[in-house]
Amino acid sequence: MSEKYAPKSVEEKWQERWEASKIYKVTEDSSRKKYYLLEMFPYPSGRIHMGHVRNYSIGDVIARFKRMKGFNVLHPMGWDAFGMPAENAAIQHKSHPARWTYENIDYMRKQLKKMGLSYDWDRELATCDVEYYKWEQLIFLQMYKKGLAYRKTSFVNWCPTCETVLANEQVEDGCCWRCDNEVQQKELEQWFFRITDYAEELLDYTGKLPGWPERVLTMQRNWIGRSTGCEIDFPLEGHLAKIKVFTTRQDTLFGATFMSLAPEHPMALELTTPENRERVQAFIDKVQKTDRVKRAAEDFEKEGVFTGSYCINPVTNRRMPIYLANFVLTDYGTGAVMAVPTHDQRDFEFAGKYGLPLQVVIQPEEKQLDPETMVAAFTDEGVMVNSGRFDGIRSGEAKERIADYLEAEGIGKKTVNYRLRDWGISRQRYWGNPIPIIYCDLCGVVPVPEKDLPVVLPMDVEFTGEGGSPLARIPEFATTTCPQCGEAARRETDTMDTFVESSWYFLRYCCPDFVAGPLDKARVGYWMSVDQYIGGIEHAVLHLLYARFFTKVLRDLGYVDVDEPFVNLLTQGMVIKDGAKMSKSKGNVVDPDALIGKYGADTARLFSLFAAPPEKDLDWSDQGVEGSFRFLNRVWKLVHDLLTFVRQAGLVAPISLSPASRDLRRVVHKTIKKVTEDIEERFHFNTAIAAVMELVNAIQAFEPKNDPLNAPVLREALESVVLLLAPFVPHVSSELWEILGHEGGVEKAGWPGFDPAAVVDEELLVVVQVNGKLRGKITVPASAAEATVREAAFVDSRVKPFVEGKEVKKVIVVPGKLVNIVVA
RNA sequence: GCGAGAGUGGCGGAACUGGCAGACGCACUGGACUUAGGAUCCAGCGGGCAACCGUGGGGGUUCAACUCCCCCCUCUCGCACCA
Repeated sequence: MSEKYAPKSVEEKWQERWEASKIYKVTEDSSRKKYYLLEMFPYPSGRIHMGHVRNYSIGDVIARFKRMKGFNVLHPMGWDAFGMPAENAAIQHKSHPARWTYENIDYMRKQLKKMGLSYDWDRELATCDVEYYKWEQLIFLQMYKKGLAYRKTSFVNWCPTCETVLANEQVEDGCCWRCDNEVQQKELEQWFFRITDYAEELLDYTGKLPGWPERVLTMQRNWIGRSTGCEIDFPLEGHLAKIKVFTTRQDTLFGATFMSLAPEHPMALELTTPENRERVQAFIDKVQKTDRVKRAAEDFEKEGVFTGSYCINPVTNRRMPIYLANFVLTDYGTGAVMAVPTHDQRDFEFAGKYGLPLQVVIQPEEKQLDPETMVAAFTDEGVMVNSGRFDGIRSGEAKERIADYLEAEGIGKKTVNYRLRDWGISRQRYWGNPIPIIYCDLCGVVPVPEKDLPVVLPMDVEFTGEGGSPLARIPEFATTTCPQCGEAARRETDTMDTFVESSWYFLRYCCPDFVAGPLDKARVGYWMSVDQYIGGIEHAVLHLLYARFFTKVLRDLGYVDVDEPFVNLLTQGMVIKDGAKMSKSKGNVVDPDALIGKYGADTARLFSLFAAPPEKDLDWSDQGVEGSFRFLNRVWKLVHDLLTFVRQAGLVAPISLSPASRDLRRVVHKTIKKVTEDIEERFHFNTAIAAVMELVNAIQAFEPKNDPLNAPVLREALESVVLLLAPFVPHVSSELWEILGHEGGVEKAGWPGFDPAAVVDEELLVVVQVNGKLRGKITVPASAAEATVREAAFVDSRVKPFVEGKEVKKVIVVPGKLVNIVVA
């Protein structure tokens, strides 16, 4: 290899070697400690971006470090390959989603290989591969059997022009993002996963994941949104039926003066009296035309309409008019709210607008509430009034007492309510996993028998962009026969949400070639859980919640033994340039191909690791990249320049070292210690790299370099630099390691350990303060007694003037650190 | 409004259990080498002439505070009419 650092040839050489020898391939080995390191797999959008470079560089450091430490490291990669962009690209380029996807995968795989990432490529999987998604269909059927997959009617965003359901993200200002027509709320029958069955456990375990960032846990807790309260039945006037409400404020029950229902409440029209019918219908239509985003806005005006019916407050017997109100959500609680205008701000505003009565039932201590003069609802704790037998007790306690009372009287019961909704997985899309269900006019919903799996996604489809589910337009797919009765039947033509695939891919990585079922329990048992998961914060709720849910479902189906998929989670920050997240629309993207072409993968990796700690946003700087490149050049040159001096060097014999080489050796071992700790305990790669830079500076400053007596120490120093850098910049490290005369690669060398004896200082720099201000620095032998240090402090020439002639009140000596002299 | 996190040189960032604030890198300045330097090497680099002052602001604890406590300000992210 030439003297000049030529990243391209070095990187190609090592990448070929790694590929040919498959050194990152792993198999289960119960005699070794496993480590499962996973980065979120990418969507094959075309090419990798800097976010990927950063994410995968971070992961690769940990994988390589753990491998050098002797762990059996599972480090897989694959493709989250189903999804809408492929379909849109197909429409645009008159191509096929499969072709587009697989071409992207081929290109991106090459890019990742160029990065020198240490994956076991034999475990690669693509979720659009029938060998993957067929198992997902089986899991779906097993969930269906257990009632965890079910069908129900719900409101969704519907674009009438494109004839398809849109996700909330695809609705912009109430209009379809593609055709710009107004989006409606439409009631549709869709498939759901019963994630709410696991709400309690999902919430409970957020307290048992100490390796997760607090903010992710908080976001999941908010999302699950557990609240405790009561369900209370309000009898209807003149009906036998009752209206059930959910409330967390049963202490305000005596103040409930009217009832608010969601406009979509199933009893809304039934309760409307003939003379109100027109107005009520108009109101419902109006609300349904309003999209969810607008309706949820805080400044959205509270409006309602009287149905003409009344219900009865079960504890006061007050006659309560029943309204429909636009702020009552149909899918939270029971879709009905007992309105207590005195103690709920929304109800207060609503009552004001429609002239509804106010009844105070909680009095604050410091003032007296009067319905006539109230300007806002009182929502804090206070003392109960106008509440019969509960008068005089604190409202907090009354919550309990009233709940007990309601249960005893059979009026209501204590319940727990969740904000979390069941996961709607139906998509009217082609490029996804077909839901394995058949609809028969005679037998109804019939699951595809397991023996008939997989339901293969047909390839001959036309992409017109017309909208509607493409699968529904393929008669050979959509029409079939009922597996039960043999009569003509229809296939489900919706596909699954792509988040389903990413909910279990990490399990399949453990046994990607398993043919007898979705998961090989023994192999999954060996590898799971994922020891370290790394990805962007944008999946804090979605993917990370779904994956947790799926793991628990698969546990209950008997496939896995773990409760949680990911022990430790690292959410890396964004890549920022010129003050904004890198994006095409901002025009501030840095192309990884160009970067690697110019500087090599090692520089790209080094910079993205050095510029910021992983969890923080990374500010891209072209000059910073230059700096990283410069550093690698320095290391390269240093090793080559010193090669002749160290080639013949033997092992270090610590006893016979000169003071200078003993000092260098101390720096070497301190650096090993620091780098190890920074990687292992904190993932602070930036400070680890900084420490190696300091070591390189120390080696450069070391003299004399050509003294044969110093050669062993110098050699140890160089080898340490190379090995410590190996997880960060594997190509150049491998090359230099070979140049230093080692066969078998850095992987075999193992992670260097430090000699505890070598890191002990012989002399210590002790800071001398007078009244807490820095006045001098003294160097003392490490073995010096406290009294000696104290004396040395007093006689220091820079300290003396501040102490002389003054009364010394106190002297604090922190061994090895400082002396603080307190004078009057 | 609720919750989480963050405010340190010109910039990215260090400072682990309170003990030299600014490691390391970038940028910048001066010098060396050079036909040349946008390469490389050497030196300098928070502010102030100085005493001193400096980690968003104000208090406090301590011999000693970026670090601990109280109050406030700003920013980022998430949730938010959730009954």
